[in-house]
Amino acid sequence: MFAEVVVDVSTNSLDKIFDYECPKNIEILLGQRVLVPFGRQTIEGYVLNLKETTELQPNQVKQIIKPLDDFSLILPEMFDVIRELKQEYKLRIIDILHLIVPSQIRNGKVKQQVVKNCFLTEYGLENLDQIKSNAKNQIQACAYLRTIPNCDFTKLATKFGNQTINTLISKGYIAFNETKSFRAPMQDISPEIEADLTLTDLQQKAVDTILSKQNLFNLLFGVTGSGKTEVYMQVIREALKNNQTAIMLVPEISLTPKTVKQFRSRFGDLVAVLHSGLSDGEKFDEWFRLYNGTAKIAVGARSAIFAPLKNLGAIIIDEEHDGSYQSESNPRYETITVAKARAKYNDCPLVLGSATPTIETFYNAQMGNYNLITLDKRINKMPLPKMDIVDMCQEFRSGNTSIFSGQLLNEMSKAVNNNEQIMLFLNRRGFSSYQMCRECGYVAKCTDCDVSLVYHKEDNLLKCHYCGKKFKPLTKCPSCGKTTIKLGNTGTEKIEEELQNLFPQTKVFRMDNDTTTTKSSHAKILSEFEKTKPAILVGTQMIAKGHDFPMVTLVGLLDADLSLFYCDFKANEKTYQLVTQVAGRAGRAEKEGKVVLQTFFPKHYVYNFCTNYDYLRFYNKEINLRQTAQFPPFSKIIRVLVTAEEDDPAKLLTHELFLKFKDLRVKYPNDFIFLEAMRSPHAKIKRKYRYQVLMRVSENNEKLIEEIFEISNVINNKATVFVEVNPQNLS
DNA sequence: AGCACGCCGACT
DNA sequence: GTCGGCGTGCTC
Repeated sequence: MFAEVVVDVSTNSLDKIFDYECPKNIEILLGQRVLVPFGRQTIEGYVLNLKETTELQPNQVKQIIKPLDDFSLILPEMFDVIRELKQEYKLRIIDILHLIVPSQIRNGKVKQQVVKNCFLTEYGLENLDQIKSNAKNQIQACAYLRTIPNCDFTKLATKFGNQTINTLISKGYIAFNETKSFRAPMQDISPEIEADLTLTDLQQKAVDTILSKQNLFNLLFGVTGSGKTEVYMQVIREALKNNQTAIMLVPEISLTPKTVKQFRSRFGDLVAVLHSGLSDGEKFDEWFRLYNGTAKIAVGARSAIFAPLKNLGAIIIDEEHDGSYQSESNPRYETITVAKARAKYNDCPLVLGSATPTIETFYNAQMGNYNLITLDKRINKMPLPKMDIVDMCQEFRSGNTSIFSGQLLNEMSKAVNNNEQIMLFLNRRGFSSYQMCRECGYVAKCTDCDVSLVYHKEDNLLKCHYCGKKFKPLTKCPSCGKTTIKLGNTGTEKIEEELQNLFPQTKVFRMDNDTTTTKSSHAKILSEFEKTKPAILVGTQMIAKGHDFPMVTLVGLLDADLSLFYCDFKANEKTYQLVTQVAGRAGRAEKEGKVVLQTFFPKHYVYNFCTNYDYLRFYNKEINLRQTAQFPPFSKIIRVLVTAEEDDPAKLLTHELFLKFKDLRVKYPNDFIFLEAMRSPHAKIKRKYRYQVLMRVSENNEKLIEEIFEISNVINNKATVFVEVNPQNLS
């Protein structure tokens, strides 16, 4: 018997399959982790296939040393997933396996526990009366074992004493056999189980459509508060009834104790939660509960799509448009690709839910690739909060240079006086406050990265948000020598300060990357805020998602535009999603909510559509633009990034690659929409110089993409090349 | 990735 | 004469 093995070394040159002979005496399983001799070293590998013969000469084949676990780590359906991810993102097989196999197993952090299962021997049974009458513990232990024939050693030892049991073993009364097992997963007190809610007609229809599987892929398009979650739960309920399992994905940021509790109070211990906050042991326990079938529902963020569940009956991706479903660091992949592969393998429905689907998803629905299910009624029949657009240019002209418009201030005082809660939102770039010279326009930049430094008042330092390097604030301009240094944009920190001055009686909370260094501080701020009235919460993106604060009646978007002029074709889409999401925070209870949206471009169509909650018209406008300009989903964007310690080698290699791509354009004249080489927008990050070639190519020419990857696979000891299809950002 | 082989410069 | 620099090539 021979095994096809991938070795656990993450390099391009080793991304291939090696044949090994299986040892004669031990059975090797498909998908098992094995120890193999490799060159002059011994390393780990994974069995991807088993076969009777090999094409290699006998003297070229080495033998597997031993299996490293006594079970397979790769479920059969994962081989489909591996194929799909390799095809779609050209990932190395070993990198994909690292997604599938929990790191706790790979690093040996969680070991299998040896359980000694004790029982009375025949000798013991016959000679029980031989035990000395003063050895009470020994007698009791034997009596105990007679009633319960098999018992774990540690349990016996705690009951009757370590010594007692060991003596009985050495005397031959008791024997044990060893089995490997995993630590018993933490069994918290089961939550109180709540009954399923009664569905509205619309919800019921949604559930029925999903379960009918007329199309495996479904887009559940529903406004905030339309009861999508209940639809998910009842689809999962149906899967459980058929003795199937389910995966429920939520965005990283909304994977809060509250979400978890919601699922556990419906499905109890059948729910396993997978997220980064768990300890190694806990993470492994949850993984294994899913693996062995004790738990049947995996709730988690992106990585939970790899949950080791067999016989899937439903895969649900909530808030499908959320950026966290696309991994930003290596290996880069999109959750949906994995989800589709698993749904196909199991013939189970995949549900994508959102109030603001990505343009691509909605396009797929329009094209009939996904089933479109619309929930356009809110369960509580409350109107969506009213959004007011404030023209900040107007404010500026009339002499208000503060970040708060007159209208927002007015609404804020009203809310405070009514003892209500307010959320103020400033997105990422607005959070930056940089130091610049009034005289010559010099802006302080990081020496390692080509980005502006951000001023932090708390520790009076300039910090780089890319590499974390810290600098002393400027006192005079290094460029012109003048002392006309001022602070640029207003950040959350400064807003907090101003609010405190404006509303000295009101408690102000701030939430951003600086105040939430630990997981608990995050939750702490939120729970404090929840309890306080009146109160104002200022924050970045992270307050926009997931959290429901019924007492929030006013939401302010201090500078809605900041994501609009991001040099990215998805800017409009992202702005629309963000505004809708933020608005959804207002007025979740009986009181009607209000949203004040401050912008310098009040006439921009994005604001026009989102203040009316008119996704369809926004989509129509946007998809037309995309089609005209040949952007995704009508094309694929490919980015070839070249980085190097020095500027010249990167520049040179980029140019070299660019020329080759130009030749390729001659070969495929109809498939190139765009091709350009340039310095990366962030020309230097972490001491590395960055150049890139950007391409837009027609959507369905696999061969061309193949060739682009081929060309980019150069070995150069001065510079490294990295290719990405449909990158998330171009910085 | 490792690790060895291999071919050139400055040292006990 | 050798010790050691890192370029190149291979790993079932």
